[in-house]
This record gives sequence, structure tokens and C-alpha cells, in this order.
Amino acid sequence: MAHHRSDVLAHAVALLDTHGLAALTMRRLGAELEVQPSAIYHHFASKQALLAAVADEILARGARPRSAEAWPDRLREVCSELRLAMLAVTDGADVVATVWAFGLGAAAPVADLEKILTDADVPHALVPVASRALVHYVFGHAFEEQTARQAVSLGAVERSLESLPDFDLGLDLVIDGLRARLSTQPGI
Amino acid sequence: MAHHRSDVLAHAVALLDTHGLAALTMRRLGAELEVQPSAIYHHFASKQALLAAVADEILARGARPRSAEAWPDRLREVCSELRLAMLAVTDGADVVATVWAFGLGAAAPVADLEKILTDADVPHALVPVASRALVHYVFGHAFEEQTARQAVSLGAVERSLESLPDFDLGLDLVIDGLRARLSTQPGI
DNA sequence: CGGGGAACTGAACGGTGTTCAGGTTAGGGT
DNA sequence: ACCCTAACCTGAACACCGTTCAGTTCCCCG
Repeated sequence: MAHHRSDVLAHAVALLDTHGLAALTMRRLGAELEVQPSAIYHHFASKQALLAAVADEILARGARPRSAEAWPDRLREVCSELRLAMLAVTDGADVVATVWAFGLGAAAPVADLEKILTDADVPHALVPVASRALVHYVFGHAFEEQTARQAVSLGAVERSLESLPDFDLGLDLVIDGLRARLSTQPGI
Repeated sequence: MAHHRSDVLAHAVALLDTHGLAALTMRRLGAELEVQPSAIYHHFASKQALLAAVADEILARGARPRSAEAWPDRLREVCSELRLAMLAVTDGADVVATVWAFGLGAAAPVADLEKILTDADVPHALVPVASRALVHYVFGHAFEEQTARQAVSLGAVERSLESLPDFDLGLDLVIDGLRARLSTQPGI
């Protein structure tokens, strides 16, 4: 019974979610598929490529309808969707942020943010700066939240969960900074 | 000729800087010290502990005199120092951000930011939110900048360097957001 | 001179990603 | 009905990795 790429990808995401990134091993994934580890290389050129596909799959699964019209709300929608998509899968923030940082995938959210900013007539020079500031905030926050949550649930670490900063509040901080910059220098 | 902890740490940082994080291996570090890999465990309980010490060393080496008085400038000073310290060593951003995320070290910059915000009479609830938003931005920006820079210098990747957003501009975005929130609701 | 602790050895254990020559199997065109 | 091509997979090996542990060496202090 031959598998194809989508089967391998689905099993990889499932394995990641149930046992974490450390367990997402070519050997273990092969065992899960009842196949030799080397068979996976027929579908993905490397483990990095596999992880890139996993990251994109995580984002695709977290897609939500978007209805906001004002640009601050549209930014909030995209950032919130991105955060929830990553948090929905064990170690999802780690995988997505790493893949994105290495430029191997997970580029859709940044493109969405840049489009929203461009539509809102944000000055050209500010578009990449603002979109990256937002995405850095979201990745950093989600990674920290997920790491802390998992560390606590595994016992051991004493870092309290309640000290986690409120996501929306920090997001509004960045958006307010952007708004302030727009009001003093509107239009192009 | 017996080494001690500080020798091992210095060689680890040197190895990281000259050959990157992938080359910072217990075996290779042992070879550099002309010692068996197992000897390193006499100085550090694990590789994680070694990396935590390396991260703290990177931050210590990047320390700079601080002279600003106004809180926005003091924030800029700390964030800029943090960024430059990480960029000064190959894969420094990766190491420091990872160590910090796992709560194993590199906590000084966040503590500094929180102190500055507290001194500036920022509302209690906003202090952790703002400090984390800042540190997430700095880590994200530095990691991306360093990764892109190294990827380009190694050939291969086509991600253009010039598209890297300006660090100070994005930092001011966050600070402006904070300032806006303070002016509408000053004092406690 | 004896003891003790710091530093280290050398081998082993159980993993990891990746490569490669060759084998198997399923499906479509003639 | 046949063959052939392409997809899929095997099994073994390679070169690494972090970590453990019993035993050894060496210097300093009392």
C-alpha cells in the first residue's frame, strides 16, 4: 500500500501534535507509516523540506474567515489567526517560526500583513518595517507562550503561567504606534 | 595542562563565532581543547547548560556604557545593546533567543527593560507586556537579520539583504505605541 | 608523606539525518 | 494480453550526535 506525499505530511503533523517536535524523527515517522526511514526521502528532499511543508500545513489548517474592514482590525485578524494556528499544534510556534526565519516557507501571513498595510496607504518605507515588527511580536509571543505552557504541563519549570503578557494588549501597542505615525504624516 | 570552566567557555564562544552553531559540538569542542568530549561534562552538566553560559557570555561581552536619561532613550539603549551583542557573534541571536525562551539564562536584558519601564511610571499591568513586546521584536529582528546575512554570505538563498527593515524605525514604532498609551492615561 | 579533589581517559550506548544500489508494484498505452 | 515506465520502497551502511561511567592521573594542602 503505497503512500503519497499528502499521507506522509498528514502523519508528520499528527506525530508532531501528539508527541512533539523531538519525536518527529525520520525513523519514527517511517515506523508510523510502516515504512523504512529512507522511503520518506522519496517524498521530501530533506527533513527541512518536510518541516517546511508541515509549517505550511499548520497555517493552512488554522485559516479562518476574515470579515474586518478597518485596517487595524484586519491586522488583528491576521495576527490572531497566525497565533492560534501555531498554538493549535504542539511545538507549532517553534516549527513555523523556524521555517519562516530560514525563508523556507510560512510566508503567507507576512504577505497578508503587507497587503493590508499597503491598502491602508501606509508609507512605502513603513510597510516592511511594520509587517515585520508585527510578525516578530506574534512569533515571539506564541513561542514563549507555548514553551512556557508545555514546560509547566511537564512539571519541572516554575515559570508561572499567569505572568504571560496579554497578547492583544501588546499587539495594540504596536498598532497604536503605527496609528500615531500615520496621523502625523498621512497619505503617501 | 588542566583547563577550567572559563577556558571551556571561551573556546566554546570562539568555536561558535568561527564555525557556527552547527559546529559547536561536544566532540569538536573537545578536540579544540585537546581533550575527550566527556571531559567537558566535568565543567558543564549538559550541552544546554553550556549554551546557557555561552549566551550569558555573549551578552556580557556586548555590554556598553549607558548614559541616557529619558525613558525612551534608555529603552533604545538596552535594545540596541542587546541586538549588537547578538549580532557580534555568529549565530548569536539563535543561541541567546533559544536560551532565553527556555528560561535557562539571558534574563538580564528583560530585567533591565522592566526596571526602566517601572522607573518611568508605566502602569503595572503594562510593564511585562511592553518589555516582552520589545524583547520579542529585538530577538525576531536580530535572528532574521543574522540568518539572512549568513544565508546570503553562504551563497544559495536569494533573499535580498536590502529588504531588511530598519531596526530603529521598528523599535520606535513600539515605543511610540507605548508613549501614546501613557499620554492618554498618565501616572499610575 | 599521605590524602583528596579536580581534571581527564577510553569505551560504550542508543540515538540522529542521509545516501544508494537494487527490488517491487501498479497503471496506462499499444 | 503485454510490457514498460514511473512511483514507491528495502536494507544496509556512513558519519555523526549527546551522554554515561568506571577507572586513571596529577597537583595542592595539611
